[in-house]
Amino acid sequence: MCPKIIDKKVKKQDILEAAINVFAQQGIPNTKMIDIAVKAGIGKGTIYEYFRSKEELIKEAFRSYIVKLDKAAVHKMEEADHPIDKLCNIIDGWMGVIETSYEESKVMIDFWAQGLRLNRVIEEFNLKEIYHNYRTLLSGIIKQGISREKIHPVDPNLMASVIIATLDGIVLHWIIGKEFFDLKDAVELFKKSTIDPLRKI
Amino acid sequence: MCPKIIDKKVKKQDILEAAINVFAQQGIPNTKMIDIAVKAGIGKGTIYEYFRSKEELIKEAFRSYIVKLDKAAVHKMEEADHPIDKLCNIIDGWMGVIETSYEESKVMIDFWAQGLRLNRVIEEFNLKEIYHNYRTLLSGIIKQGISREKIHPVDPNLMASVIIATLDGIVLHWIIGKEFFDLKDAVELFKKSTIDPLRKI
Amino acid sequence: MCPKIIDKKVKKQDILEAAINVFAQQGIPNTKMIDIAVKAGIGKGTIYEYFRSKEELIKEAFRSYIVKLDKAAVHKMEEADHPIDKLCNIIDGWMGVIETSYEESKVMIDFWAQGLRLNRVIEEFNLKEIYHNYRTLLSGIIKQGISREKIHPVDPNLMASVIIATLDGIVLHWIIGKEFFDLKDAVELFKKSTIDPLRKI
Amino acid sequence: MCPKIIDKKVKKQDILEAAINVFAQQGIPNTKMIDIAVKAGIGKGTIYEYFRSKEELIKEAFRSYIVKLDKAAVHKMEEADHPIDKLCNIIDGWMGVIETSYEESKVMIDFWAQGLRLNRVIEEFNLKEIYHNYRTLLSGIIKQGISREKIHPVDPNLMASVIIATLDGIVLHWIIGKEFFDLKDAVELFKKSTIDPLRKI
DNA sequence: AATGAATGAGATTTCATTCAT
DNA sequence: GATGAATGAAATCTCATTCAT
Repeated sequence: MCPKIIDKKVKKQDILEAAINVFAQQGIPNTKMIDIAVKAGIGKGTIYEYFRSKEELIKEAFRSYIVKLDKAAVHKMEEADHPIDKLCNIIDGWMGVIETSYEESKVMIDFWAQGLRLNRVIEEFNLKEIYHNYRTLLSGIIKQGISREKIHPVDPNLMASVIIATLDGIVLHWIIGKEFFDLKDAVELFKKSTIDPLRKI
Repeated sequence: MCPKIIDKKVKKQDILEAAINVFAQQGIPNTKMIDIAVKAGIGKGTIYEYFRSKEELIKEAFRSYIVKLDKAAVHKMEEADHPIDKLCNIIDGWMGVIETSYEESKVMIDFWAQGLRLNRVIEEFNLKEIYHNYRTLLSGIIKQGISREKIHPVDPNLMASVIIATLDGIVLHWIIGKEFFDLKDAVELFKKSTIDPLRKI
Repeated sequence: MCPKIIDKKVKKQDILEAAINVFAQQGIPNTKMIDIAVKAGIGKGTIYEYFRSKEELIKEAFRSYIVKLDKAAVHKMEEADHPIDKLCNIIDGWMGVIETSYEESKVMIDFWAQGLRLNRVIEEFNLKEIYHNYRTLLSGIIKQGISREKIHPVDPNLMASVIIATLDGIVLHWIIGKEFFDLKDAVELFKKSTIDPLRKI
Repeated sequence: MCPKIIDKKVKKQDILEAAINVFAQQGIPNTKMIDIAVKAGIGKGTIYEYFRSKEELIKEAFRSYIVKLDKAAVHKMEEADHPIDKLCNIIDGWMGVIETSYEESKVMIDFWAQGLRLNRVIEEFNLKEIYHNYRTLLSGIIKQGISREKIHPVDPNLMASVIIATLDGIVLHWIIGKEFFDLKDAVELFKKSTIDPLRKI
């Protein structure tokens, strides 16, 4: 139909993936536009045909990465019935993505650092919003589980916050030193200690 | 006796504190030497009387911050007897520092991002080492607790890792959005779900 | 075929010539990168597309200048048969370059001063080596002349050293004050007193 | 009588000698005021009690060095009767100073480079003038020798110029690489080829 | 008189961005 | 549409000089 448009989209995605890759490897502030161009196998100027600026590129890279995580999580979630299983599936979805792409996952820390300073100004790169959506997703499941008597009463918002925090904490420390503990073991320990006990029936 | 030496140390610490402050506010990569100088109320050249380079300053700021956290944690730890109480006291020590300095705590995320890229080369700014020391501290307490039958058998290293990860995760998300949950509540929830059940007697 | 490569080479040479020019006029240590850029009619950032650093530029300027002198000398030398004539031709070749570019020749003094401190570390800017090559060239001609009985026996190395030294001395003082003596007259006096008497047949 | 004044003079000379030393070792442009202070064993600020600025210090160091050379030369000159011997004595005087202080002699090259750019503006550091004085000294001796029929007729000014040029050339190349020839041998070769033949009776 | 901590003008260098080809 | 040469704003860092002690 419109091959040009498809081409453009593909190439844009290629650049984004190259960018995420280099961001993860070198850190966002250390990454020069030329590095991304080289990684993507294109000319330096070409990036600007697809992104207005480095900041724009960072924001889109972030979005692209989040979307990827989302897909994995949401996909898994659907398969479960009991809210606890839903939670576990979401967790497994997220962690699955992280586990299969250690190097790439490093970019999360840069996104956190970047996002912290951009919150106020920019909507497209809003850590708060994104994590609040996750929180809402989880607390919704928990809330429903409580009202359906499948989960022991807890503060759904707090529990959701702790789940997200713990997972990101585990990711952070696994990235800092993957040789010190096994990602899956840590997640299982967390699930056993914090998620499973919530189960009522 | 040697007023000059004391003066120099004090001024160096002043600069470090100004730096940490600005780093936390603006992010390390966005922070210019002149910003630190202005914050410290000195000329930009003066910084170089105390630190060889920006990188050196960052590393020392990191160290200085870690030492601060350490002091708070170790101080609290001593007061307890039962290993579970020791763990809780360490946790409370860390979280106490974080809670009383929200703005400053933001710098942690920059340190994580920075540290990730510097690990290989530099020893003074070694996230891996620092966290491994924490891990060893906690797992030592746990191990001892198990052998003294005060703690249920668990993998001490994994448990230590999860504790550290969870705390940092909570800190991370509290920094991203402190309005969404209460730091203390989250920590208490974590202690209740994960630490307390370890207690044997 | 490859117009870009040729362009780059030409532009690099342009920058080098601008640099030598400004170095000669102002002295190397007084020359700022911006001065060279202005002289070359480009932006200061552009220099760094062609040279990694100021030091690199200095070294290449030095080399470029030496090559120029070499060409002139070697060219002339070939034309002679008797070793004394060869020596005289080399001398005339060198002095010809110097004489036709008084202003530019000033750069030699800066190169001497620079080269003195860089010898130890760097090979590309090795005064010792360059002058030793000249010495070898001249002493070779003298040695051959002696063995072929065309030149009276002298220490070839010492004679070569004195020739080079005298020429550079004359250049030095002509640069310091060209109004005090005529370059050619001085060179002729030197040839008559020192070179000519070497001739056997 | 006035110990303070004497003290001041001595200390000033100490600083000058330290400066010449460091200038020779590192090159004038690479020498920081602090280097000189350290070498002289005094505080950085103290230099400014004796010299208005770095430039002033350079100029006085130059003068101090020249005076030293002068003394040695003039002293020797007096001892001779025949103008050729006078010339030789002056030459020996100069070269004697050079030979006994290889490291320090390097500073000459820096003085040449510096002097070249300062000629126009400043009188205290006037290479042209200084060397013209030398030229006048030598050409005066030669002129007198010619009129007294002790020296073959030559252009006194040109001969004086060539003598000075050759000596400085030999010094230059001996400094660049003292291992390649013997200073005295070179000077003797020069005297034999150029000075001695001037002798009439 | 002597000092060295403080300073900021000024130098080098980097790199996101532009734009002619 | 793609490119990379050119650019200059802006950053880091140096160091001669000042001045309070």
